[in-house]
Amino acid sequence: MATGRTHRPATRSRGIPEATVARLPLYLRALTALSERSVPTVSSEELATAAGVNSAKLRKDFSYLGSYGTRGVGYDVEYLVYQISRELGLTQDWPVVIVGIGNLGAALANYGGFASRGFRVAALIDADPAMAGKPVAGIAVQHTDELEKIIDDNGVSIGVIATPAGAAQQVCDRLVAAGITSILNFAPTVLSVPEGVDVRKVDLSIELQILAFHEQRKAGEEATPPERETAGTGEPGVATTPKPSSAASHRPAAGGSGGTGGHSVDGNRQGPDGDVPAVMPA
Amino acid sequence: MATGRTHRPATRSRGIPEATVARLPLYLRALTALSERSVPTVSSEELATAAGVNSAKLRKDFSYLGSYGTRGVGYDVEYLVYQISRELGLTQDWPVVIVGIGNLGAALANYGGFASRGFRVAALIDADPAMAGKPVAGIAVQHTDELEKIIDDNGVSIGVIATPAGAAQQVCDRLVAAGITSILNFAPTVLSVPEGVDVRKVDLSIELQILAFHEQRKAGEEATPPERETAGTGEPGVATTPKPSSAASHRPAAGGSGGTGGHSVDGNRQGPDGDVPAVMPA
DNA sequence: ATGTCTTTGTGAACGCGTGCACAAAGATGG
DNA sequence: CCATCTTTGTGCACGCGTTCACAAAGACAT
Repeated sequence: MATGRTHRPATRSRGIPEATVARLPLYLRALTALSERSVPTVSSEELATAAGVNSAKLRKDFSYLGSYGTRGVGYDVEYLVYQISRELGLTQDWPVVIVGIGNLGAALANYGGFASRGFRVAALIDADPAMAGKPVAGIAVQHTDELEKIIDDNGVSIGVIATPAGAAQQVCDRLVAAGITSILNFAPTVLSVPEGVDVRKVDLSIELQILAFHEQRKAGEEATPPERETAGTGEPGVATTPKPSSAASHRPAAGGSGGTGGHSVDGNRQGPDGDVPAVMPA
Repeated sequence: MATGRTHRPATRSRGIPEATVARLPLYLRALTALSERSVPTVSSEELATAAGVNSAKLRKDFSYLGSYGTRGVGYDVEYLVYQISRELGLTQDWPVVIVGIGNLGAALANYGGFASRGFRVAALIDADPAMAGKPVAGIAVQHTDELEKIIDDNGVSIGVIATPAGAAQQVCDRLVAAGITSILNFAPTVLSVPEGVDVRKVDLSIELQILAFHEQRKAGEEATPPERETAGTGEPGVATTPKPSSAASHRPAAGGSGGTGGHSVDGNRQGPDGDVPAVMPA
């Protein structure tokens, strides 16, 4: 899940579906592990298990790349590693720049997973003049002023944004203007980019929120008869929470919002609407 | 994209589609921004733009939550903020533990986006005895030995794994055994967990690889007649890369394969396999 | 060579997610 | 009270992705 952007025909021209592309790195990792153990071949079943997917899906994915397997035997590990690497464009070296050398940026700079996959940190860039020259992960941080020059000199086409949300769009614009066509965004903002530029985003807080949603659901299900009738609009107990009567106050009583705070939070399940008060205008 | 795990009926029981759940945090963020600017209402169109999605999609998403809008007017910002927060389970406080306080773990601990969304870092855990007691982001790191006790004492149900790949599964098992039911995994490994435990993964290197794929495609398209006939198996220049002749060497002839090597390698496109050496064992 | 056994590659069905387009709801003005 | 205008909520169709299930391909033994 990335590129919150509109939508894109993506891989339309060449056959490979986006979903498959997203899994190739997974297969590659599993294959690399096998390769290191000198395992000559793997069946789709084994590899699928290692990659955490369904074997049928894996075979279909590979079928988009071509017929690289041998019936009755499986896939040649080394060969497949190469084919996937080539498909992903990992047989060449990709210089990347990381902009925003805070905690996260520094962590990324130190992350070993990049180098091992053909990605080379060409430069670290930060807006803070005090950071300039300071070495992080063995590389001297450079000032934002140099951004365009750095990108141009190194032929960088992939940029990583690890700045605060407020600076992200601005940095993004400069990166794009400088020739970057792929961006990995860690800032919690929606970036708008021109046609032809790919953006993938990684948002830690969003991931946690999604987990929280499921966590809440799990907790709720224990307390409620498992398969509750799928009531039309509302959910089991919530029923008709009165919507703000339009024109009225655009300001639900935030005061008591401490919310579920004190009390047991009824078993767990979000009270049928017992805790609406927290927000609903009284 | 997360939970590489098999697959899950997910939200089946209660109506909300997984894809919608994944977008709720996005809407919430946009709404929070509006709220801070004291904007009373928004139309689906405006909000959709702010969140970087299609307005029809947004309306449909909201329709799963109930009818919270007013025709002719739009949505009440504050009210919607509350409804989505409640739906995501953010009206309650979620204590989380971060295991593996290396560069990334420390960055996560310092990340402000958590606290602002109802997530509280309950503890930082690391296997290195030398780390124990050291304060990171204002919290003293505790040793792995305490893991079970920490989780139990604080009623933690969400765990973040930021350890090296090798330790991830082991840590995961302990977390699960201790009662954790949601895991956010930053380690580049497929975690296997029992039924009922949710895992979402964030893999930096995978994201970059996906970008590299598209980047390569873009570069290739410039050099090739845009809409190349979708030739069956291979792609434009690659044609029939000889597969390992089964029983034979499980080791594609890397040497001679330089094959197409010499010639132009069409512009930018990854040479048909001209640069095999990079990956293939010589 | 022939038969058996394993595993791939894929046709086809299904289900989810997306986007269109429009009717219904409600606000607003006269 | 009625007309008009805005914006929601959703039925419907379409396309992508997943899964099943099986025929074909090839290895291997006899």
